[in-house]
Amino acid sequence: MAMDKTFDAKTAEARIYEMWENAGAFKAGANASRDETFCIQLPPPNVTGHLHVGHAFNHTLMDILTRWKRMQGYDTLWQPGLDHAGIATQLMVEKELAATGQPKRTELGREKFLEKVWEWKGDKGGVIEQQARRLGDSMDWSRSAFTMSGAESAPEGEKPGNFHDAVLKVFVQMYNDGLIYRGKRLVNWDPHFETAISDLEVENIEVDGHMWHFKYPLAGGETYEYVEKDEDGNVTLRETRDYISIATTRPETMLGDGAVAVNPKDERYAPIVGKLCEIPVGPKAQRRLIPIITDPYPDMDFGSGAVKITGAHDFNDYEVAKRGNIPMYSLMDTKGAMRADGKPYVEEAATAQAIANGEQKFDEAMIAAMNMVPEEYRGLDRFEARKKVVEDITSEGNAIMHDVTRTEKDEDGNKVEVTETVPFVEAKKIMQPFGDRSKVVIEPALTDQWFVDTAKIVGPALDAVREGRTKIMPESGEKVFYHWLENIEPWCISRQLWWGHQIPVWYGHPVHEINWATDKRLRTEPGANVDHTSFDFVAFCAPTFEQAQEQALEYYRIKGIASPETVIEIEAAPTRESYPMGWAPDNIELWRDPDVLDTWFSSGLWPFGTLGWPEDNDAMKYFPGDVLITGQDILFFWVARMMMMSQAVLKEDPFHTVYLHQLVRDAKGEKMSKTKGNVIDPLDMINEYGADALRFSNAQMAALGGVLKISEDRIKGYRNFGTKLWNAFSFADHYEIAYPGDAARPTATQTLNKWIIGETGKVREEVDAALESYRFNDAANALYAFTWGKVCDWYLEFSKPILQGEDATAKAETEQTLRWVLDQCLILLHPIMPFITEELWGLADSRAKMLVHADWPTYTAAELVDADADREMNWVIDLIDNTRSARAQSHVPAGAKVPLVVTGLDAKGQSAWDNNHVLIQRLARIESLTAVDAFPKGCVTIPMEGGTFGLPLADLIDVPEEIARLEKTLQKLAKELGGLRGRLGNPKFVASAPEEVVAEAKENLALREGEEAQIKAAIARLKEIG
RNA sequence: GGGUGAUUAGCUCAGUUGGUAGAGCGCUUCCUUUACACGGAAGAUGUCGGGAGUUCGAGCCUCUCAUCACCCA
Repeated sequence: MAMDKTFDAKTAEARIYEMWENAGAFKAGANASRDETFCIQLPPPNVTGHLHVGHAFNHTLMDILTRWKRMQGYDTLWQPGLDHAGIATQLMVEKELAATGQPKRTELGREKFLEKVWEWKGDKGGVIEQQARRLGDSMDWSRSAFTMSGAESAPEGEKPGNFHDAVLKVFVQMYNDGLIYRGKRLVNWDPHFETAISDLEVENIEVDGHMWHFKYPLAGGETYEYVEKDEDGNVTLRETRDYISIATTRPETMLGDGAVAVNPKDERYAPIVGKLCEIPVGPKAQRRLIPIITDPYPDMDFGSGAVKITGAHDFNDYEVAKRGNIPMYSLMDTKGAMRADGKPYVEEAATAQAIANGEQKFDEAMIAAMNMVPEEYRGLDRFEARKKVVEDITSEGNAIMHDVTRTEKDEDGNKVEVTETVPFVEAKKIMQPFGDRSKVVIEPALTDQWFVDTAKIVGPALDAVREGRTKIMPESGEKVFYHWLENIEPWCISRQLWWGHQIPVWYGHPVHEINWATDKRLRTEPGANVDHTSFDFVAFCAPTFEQAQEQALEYYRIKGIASPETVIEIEAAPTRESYPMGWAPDNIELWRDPDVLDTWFSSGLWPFGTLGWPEDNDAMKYFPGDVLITGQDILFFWVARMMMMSQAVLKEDPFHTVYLHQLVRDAKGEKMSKTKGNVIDPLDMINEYGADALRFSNAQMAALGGVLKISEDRIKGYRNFGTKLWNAFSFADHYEIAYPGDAARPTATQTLNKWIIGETGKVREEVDAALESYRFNDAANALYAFTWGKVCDWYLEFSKPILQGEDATAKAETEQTLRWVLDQCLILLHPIMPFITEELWGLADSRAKMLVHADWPTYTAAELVDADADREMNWVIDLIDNTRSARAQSHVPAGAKVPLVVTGLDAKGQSAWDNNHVLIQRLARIESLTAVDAFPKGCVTIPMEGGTFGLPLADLIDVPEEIARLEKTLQKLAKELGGLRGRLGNPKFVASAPEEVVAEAKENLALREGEEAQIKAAIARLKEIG
């Protein structure tokens, strides 16, 4: 049966994939013939995700390695799975609810909403797993993991799994080890999602902003001499001021100022340090006075050199406020609007003033409860509040003014200059933090959150890289890794979301005093500001309520006298006032922390959570895994955290190699974005050119550390490569070469067969060496050059005369060799191009195994290369190349057969000719060879080692053109000769260069000199007739 | 401001301990010759960003400048 003209990727790929999957070809341990394991953990895509070019790229690399190792007989596992992706998924489901007119999340309530999310996951989640199959990914789908599997909210019938157990176990263990704590800290707050997010989820983007300059009047109308000096100490400005000038980009936060700070070295403000100044906003009667303090933070050269300190709304100010024990007033609610809760401003301001005056003690909780927003601003959005604050300050005359002159036309059309005094507002580029999901401006907010004390667990991860236990590729990644880990900040792991692992902590009222005799009901301290996020409650951390209950009974010291029934779980209250006060032994109420964990906390456990841990599980043999392949953008998000968590929990590194790649860009190197419209969908590429072409293109561009630019032209080129391979089989078909399959390597006697077998040995070594060092591009290029450049261009051409010839022995040997070589191409190409190779493999009469499980060869170049055959075939190729080149440049018609003459042919040359003249004559279109003493007139010269060949073209050649051709060659040669002679003439080179380099140069020189002589002689002859 | 990387053929990029530059695409010419026009044959194009240094020898190592990209403030 004749083969189709080309490989029909569209229908074949689906069929082949199904065949593999049905055969269980990708199952953990499939085809294993040795004990060593090889395991890759897929970076879990979001459950909401779709396959994009970045996935396609790194999946290709992972699949290449997995298929390669599987063929080598390793016990392989490529572990797939999905990430529940807290914010992204919650957002998507909320959008869906809105789009379909269903009740909102908050209307549904937590339980119902989570049902919806699971429902959505069941319907639409995991699309990407189907898409990954299109790429040919050989993951063990039967083991697909999900980071929320086993969660309390999971519905019946949801795939089994215990990731939730792993998460809770780790949380509890780390809590008990003191690695996780709760605290009030300034965190990045996302006003859209109303949750805290980690530093890494914040994108700082430069935007156009403004810098306002305001006067903070000194208390009691005090004045001072304000003096400015230039670099040489000359006075440039001297004036009496009754204010201090403050520059700010965020006027709305002035309401929460706790102090004004100046640099201790700043002489300009030395006279007023320690005095009080007035925040120039809010009701005139309750203007707050705040102290002027010193701190190293203010930069004397920036703005006025004085900085307002708003500890609850700026990260730098927060540090200053902590150092100076300055109160930090929170001004905004969870949506980023000015707070509307708390006491009337008059009362709050009075308390604040008492604090500023040092008359009133304060603590965190007290400050947190105070609302320093005057009534007129309460409830305003933060940006509206900014506008109003600026207007109010300006109208009161506390804005710094300056003169601006502009040109206008008067009534008569004459140009006149108009000078106006206007508020001094600088237009300025400012770095503004945005949520990477919500795209809204992030607000630093003082809230109670859970943190991982990263400083305590970072050590082993750093050591792993420092000591080489974990290798980061490319190496530059290591520097970045050190830099970040050495300066690591606490990791905020609580999120005010619903979709995620709920924090396994229950709170109860603390025992402040016990008086069993008089009061059965013990109360919390009167007036304490408490909420479920406060230290004023006592926390019980346990994986289940039952275990928390045990702890509670212990804590309240009533074990034995009260039964578990008296300790009950209630819902966490929305506000602190809603909690019942105190507790009684017969009614102890516990409520669970409503927050969930950062998604990355669970994905940090991916290397072992997927393998069934903490259950004792056979799959744990795949831990630690081998190599992690992922985008460099999640080095910190994920890679570093997996390393820290694996060490913290299991005291082992999760993998020995981290392969980082860059973002995949379009052909021009630009980021792909929907708005730019330059998004390449890998599925489109697969539909158009087949998965193999896309995969080959991916492998080919995977140079370590390289920029990844995906180009459709390239993919097309590799589709063509697939067709070329296809046609090599079609060639065998055409010559009716038997294809029994799985035949042993023939023992070759024919030079060309010996040669191609040797070349196969070389390429196998190249491919293995490349893959072992993750140089996928080298592996791909070596195979491309071998298959196309060696096998198709030369070997198949060389084989034609034998296949058509009469020598039955030679023919049989060549047929077997050809089949063997083509099979080797299939095996070696399979990890990169699995589909077309499996299809071609199936053309054989019989196969012991599918190609996906074929044995990877181990032969070496040393074993297979026959040096004589190698030399001879290369000589033949050279002669053909040179002859073709001479013909083309002499305009000999491509089809014409011409005679060839030779002079000075030595024994080696003679034998090479004799052995291969049929090939040479066929491929170079030579009629005959005649040995001559001297070339006839008008002969084109082809210099070769072991003899000078010539094409006697007589009148056909254009003498001046031929002379020009030869002189050009001579010029090139002269350049090379110059270099060689220069080097060899330099005594220092001969003395200091390695011997083999010198020997090589000498040999090269002799060769080139011979060529030069031949060409010079040829030019001389031509000149005779010219 | 700090860090990392890049700068090589018209384009996109390789180039592994320093030994005298390659691939794919594109381009030019020729060829529909019995595997393949998703093909074959031939060909052109580079002071390897600028400058300096180390070395017998530098695309590669060192310094410096320029431009660009990304990450972190």
